[in-house]
Amino acid sequence: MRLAPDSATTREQIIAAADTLFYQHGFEHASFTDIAAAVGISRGNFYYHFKTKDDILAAVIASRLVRTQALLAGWAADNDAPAVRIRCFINLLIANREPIMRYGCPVGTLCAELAKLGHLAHADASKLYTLFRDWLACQFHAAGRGAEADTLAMHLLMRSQGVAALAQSFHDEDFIRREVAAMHAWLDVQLAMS
Amino acid sequence: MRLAPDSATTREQIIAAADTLFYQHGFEHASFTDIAAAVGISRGNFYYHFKTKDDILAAVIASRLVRTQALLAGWAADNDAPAVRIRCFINLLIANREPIMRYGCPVGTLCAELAKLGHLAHADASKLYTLFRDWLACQFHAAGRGAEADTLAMHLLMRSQGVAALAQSFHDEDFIRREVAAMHAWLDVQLAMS
DNA sequence: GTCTATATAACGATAGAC
DNA sequence: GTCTATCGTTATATAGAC
Repeated sequence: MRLAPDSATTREQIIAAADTLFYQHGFEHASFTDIAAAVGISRGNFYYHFKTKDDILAAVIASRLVRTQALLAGWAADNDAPAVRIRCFINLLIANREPIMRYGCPVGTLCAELAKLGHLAHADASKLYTLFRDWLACQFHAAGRGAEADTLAMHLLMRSQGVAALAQSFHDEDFIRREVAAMHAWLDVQLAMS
Repeated sequence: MRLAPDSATTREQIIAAADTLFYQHGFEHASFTDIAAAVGISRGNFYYHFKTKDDILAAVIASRLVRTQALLAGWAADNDAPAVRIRCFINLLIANREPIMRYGCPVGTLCAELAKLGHLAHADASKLYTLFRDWLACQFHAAGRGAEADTLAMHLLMRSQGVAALAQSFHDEDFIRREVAAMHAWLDVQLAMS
């Protein structure tokens, strides 16, 4: 397989299109026809790259895991202070407010759907949660809250999920900004305890 | 249509079965075959009671709206103090922890799925959220927090959604109990402000 | 690697006998 | 009001030409 310098491979294009459609319309509702049409290839060609729908799902989750790790590593590389790094996570709700109000949290909605389907890939999708959880706990630990690091990480993750869920149904940007401000204020209190 | 005293009508049985299956497996994944099998009738008979799948969905949402209103009215009838009423809502996460850890919040997961499908019934499903929101705001108002009643109601609703989302993926009952305790502590602070 | 054509199964929905 | 039988569509998945 050759790598074109300025264009993604067909396989990469399929993963990118499937990622978007799984997010916007859900895993089960997004069909091969939709994905093939988005890429601009035929359904037949599709099966040359992925044998089953579960194979595409696995590739999409793997891709998201890599991108999430890069996102978290970037935040850590750009900011030395744990407090600032944690605020990067909180502000993600503001930066992604438009897609969140339309489609919810990419991690939360995928995990919820796969859990209901009883899909085996739910375990892998949950690792997306774990990446954020462990990264946040690591920052709380560095901020001097080692004893409650995981509890604080889960609390922050919980609030981000709750905000995304209600923002999707109520389509309320002011609500997002209000809760983000409350999360920053909560963080102020927690960091003052160390 | 006659009403049997000790048994539900076929229509009511269909709504009950569809309600359960929509919750456990999702609206799209739950098929007519599944619902008919759960009730113990043929698919053909099914269409005598509901012409389309959207009709069943509308009936399920209407049924949930009625039951939710009854639940909230019961909490208000059994407890005079707004603080105690609000704690009934918080404790719902404990009472329903088993299905929540398996299938998530019935309101949140349905709204999220219908929003992704671009389904018109999403507006009706969101009314389930609004019932809790308005009822909670009413209690905060009675507790002397009229100015921020809706903001406090949305905050509590947000936390319940976040807890349900993470509880579903991590299957962690201790996490639920910890966050419920934190919600009660938060309520203590809020009510002390009035 | 990409295409067209097709197999097979499940879905939502209908018609008509009883 | 319930059943069997069936239609039309869409879905995943395969076979084989180019």
